[in-house]
Amino acid sequence: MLTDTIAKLIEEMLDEAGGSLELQRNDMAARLGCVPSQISYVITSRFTPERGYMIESRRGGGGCIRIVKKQMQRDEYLMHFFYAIGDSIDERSAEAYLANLAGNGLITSREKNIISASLSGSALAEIPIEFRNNIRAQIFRRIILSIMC
Amino acid sequence: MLTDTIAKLIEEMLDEAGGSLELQRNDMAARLGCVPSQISYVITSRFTPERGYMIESRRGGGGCIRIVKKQMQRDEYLMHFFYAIGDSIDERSAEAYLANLAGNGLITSREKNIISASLSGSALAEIPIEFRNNIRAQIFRRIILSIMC
DNA sequence: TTTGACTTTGACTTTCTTTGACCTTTGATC
DNA sequence: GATCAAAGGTCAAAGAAAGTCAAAGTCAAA
Repeated sequence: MLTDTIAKLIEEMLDEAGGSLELQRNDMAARLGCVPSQISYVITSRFTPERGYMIESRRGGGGCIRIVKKQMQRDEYLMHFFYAIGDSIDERSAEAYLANLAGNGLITSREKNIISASLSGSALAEIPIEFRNNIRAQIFRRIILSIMC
Repeated sequence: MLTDTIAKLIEEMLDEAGGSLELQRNDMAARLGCVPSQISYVITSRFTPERGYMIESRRGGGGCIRIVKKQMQRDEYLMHFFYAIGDSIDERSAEAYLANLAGNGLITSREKNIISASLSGSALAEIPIEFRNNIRAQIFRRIILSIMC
């Protein structure tokens, strides 16, 4: 799939460049043989703040897209999650957050699996649908707190 | 029966692939001459977490279904817990089990804290009291399964 | 004979991807 | 400053999967 190819490429470039990177959309699209908006799509769908990336861009001649992989201090980072979770979160967002936490080494992949299990739709299946996201958020926030200590 | 045929096929493929497998639903349905939702049915009815499988999937272009089989020879001990938990458990018993798991080195103390947080009364406070122990059991069992990788 | 658990099917929904037409911003040049 | 070309941005339509759900079928047990 095109999207995956592009995403992988960008990640590699980011790693090589040490976490921060400027690319030209048209340029990249031409090299990969796709339409420029595909690059935009990949960036907005894969390099989101939720996954720990910051995006800036400049139009016009010599314009470019800047991608930065954020790293925060541990507790600051966890606090950020705590607030981001809020009092309701769906399973997909929770997974994205978890991937982020694991990617940044704040939890092990085993811990990720444990947390993922405890927030999964199937674990919470018996909770009426209209409360499920609230409970999930509640549990997730407790877990975040437990990691901070 | 169709379901059995499909299930058997998937198991074979899993074995060949060493326990982890990605398949395309439409593709498989076409090869077997059945409707795609039949594949879904087989997977949800036979490859459940209770039987030691984990399922993930992605829709859209290039989408697929990922099936992972957990080998549980290693830890019959965990199975014991799985059954002991049953479908209802109060916070104190859960804590006792956790202490036991940690004492036997099956989970780290950090993991114990995470799990404890997710099963705590305060995490589950919004769940009506009459369901709380059921949900707690449900979550706990999922977690146990997730550890058995 | 009825019931209930399990299967099979297909219509409809949701999610993700790909593409292209059109819009806005920016820097350079006159 | 006005104009223009060179970026990137936006959005909607079409396409490509997988998910959901309810109706209908099957079959064995009570």
